Amino acid sequence: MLEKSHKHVNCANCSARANSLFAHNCDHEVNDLDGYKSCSYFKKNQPLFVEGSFPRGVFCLNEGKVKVFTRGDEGKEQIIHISKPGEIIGFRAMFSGDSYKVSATALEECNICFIGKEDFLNMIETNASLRNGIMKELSKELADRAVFITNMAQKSVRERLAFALLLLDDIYKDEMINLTREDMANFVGTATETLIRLLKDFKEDGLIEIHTRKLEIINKEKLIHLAGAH
Amino acid sequence: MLEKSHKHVNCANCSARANSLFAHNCDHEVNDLDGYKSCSYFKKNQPLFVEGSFPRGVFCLNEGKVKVFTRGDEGKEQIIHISKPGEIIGFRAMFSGDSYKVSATALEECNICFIGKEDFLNMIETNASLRNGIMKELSKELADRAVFITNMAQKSVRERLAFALLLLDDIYKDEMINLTREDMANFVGTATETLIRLLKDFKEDGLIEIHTRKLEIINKEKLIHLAGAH
DNA sequence: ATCAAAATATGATAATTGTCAGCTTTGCAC
DNA sequence: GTGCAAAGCTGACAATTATCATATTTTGAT
Repeated sequence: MLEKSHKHVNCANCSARANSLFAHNCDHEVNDLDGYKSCSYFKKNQPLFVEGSFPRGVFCLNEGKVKVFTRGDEGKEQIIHISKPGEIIGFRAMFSGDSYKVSATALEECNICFIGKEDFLNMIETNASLRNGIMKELSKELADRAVFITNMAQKSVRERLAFALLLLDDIYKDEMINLTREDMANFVGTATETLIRLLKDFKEDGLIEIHTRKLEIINKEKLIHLAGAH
Repeated sequence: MLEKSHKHVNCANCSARANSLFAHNCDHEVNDLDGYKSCSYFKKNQPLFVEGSFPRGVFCLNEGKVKVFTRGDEGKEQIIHISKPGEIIGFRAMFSGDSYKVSATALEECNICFIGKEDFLNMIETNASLRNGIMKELSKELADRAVFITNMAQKSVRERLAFALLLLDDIYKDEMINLTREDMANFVGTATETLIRLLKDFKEDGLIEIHTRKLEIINKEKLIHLAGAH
């Protein structure tokens, strides 16, 4: 159980910062950052921001997981990305000058820091290495999304599920994958019923173990093979 | 028929520059740009760059159309984007420090300028407004790709084709849409046969007119309706 | 501990779409 | 203009996946 108070997490000792874009800032920059930001606790299913609203700053995930998604014409969610600690969420909208084109919601209890738009843009303007890190990140995500599109267009649901499980394994690291079947279906891009049936198949084939909601990956090699060419 | 010589197109009088990221550069910047770049003629199907190779600079499309695509596990192309005059192609790979994750190929005869990596990165570093334009563009494309992913995951092929035709109508403006059926299928994310059948349906429903390879949009309103919720 | 709501699971069925095979048309080189 | 390869088209069929209906299990609040 996370601390529910809005206790200030110190950037200097923040464990999530190590693998974040702020990893290589020098001491006084980290101190500045610490002054700019505020910390909050988000409960499960609490939105960080919603598609269509206007951004006031960026979110820095300290603990927990966040889903980033759009809604299709019928309102069905399509999960585009799942953020883990260290990630900055919502910085694309900082540059576009436009409203959010995606929504972000806490998948579990989270500690999240917030940096106001002014402060963030000021940092970007003055700190070239941070800026380059951001540009690199934007480029990397663009490439990831090209792969995502290709998978959606060319792979079967079965292959996409295998691929998604590998991604999730990486996101959940030592923990077990822990998502509702609906969220998982909205990540894979299929109907919840189809997802459930395929998970059963995967279990029968010895690829995964199902512990009610939590999934354990048993045979990663086979999953890799299944996710690729058939 | 385009000029096949490598005649230098002057940035100052470049008609494509008006709706490009270089639109708001001042005179001496445009002159500098002009010094940096070289111009080439690309014939139909000639690649600008190929997935996996390392970038040496960016391409600035002066005339013609270029497809940007990845290949799935079976080698099938997935077209991610179609560039029109004024667009800068391949600048994401400038920042990632990594190899190209997509390929780009001329869809028709093109005039394309090339700016070396050093010069381009130098411009970005020193020209804040150009840099902000680039960051805005990166963000916009990221948002576009989220929509693309959602369409792939949630829309039927029929809806996706309607959506694609509207996009293509915008890209081809006053000209007629002019793509091979295979390229169009690889853009929509379907089999060529399925695409051909659907085009026939659309024609019978009075949505489009087919002039062998060229497509004419007859009823845009209906297409918009078809592309959205059913 | 109990109950209701949400999440998960299963079955039956239909629609969409991909695949394969073969045929026709188009466009380009000679 | 002829011929040939590439592109476009059609038909038959199979497989995948969505949808709807309903049952079961889990979860969380009281």
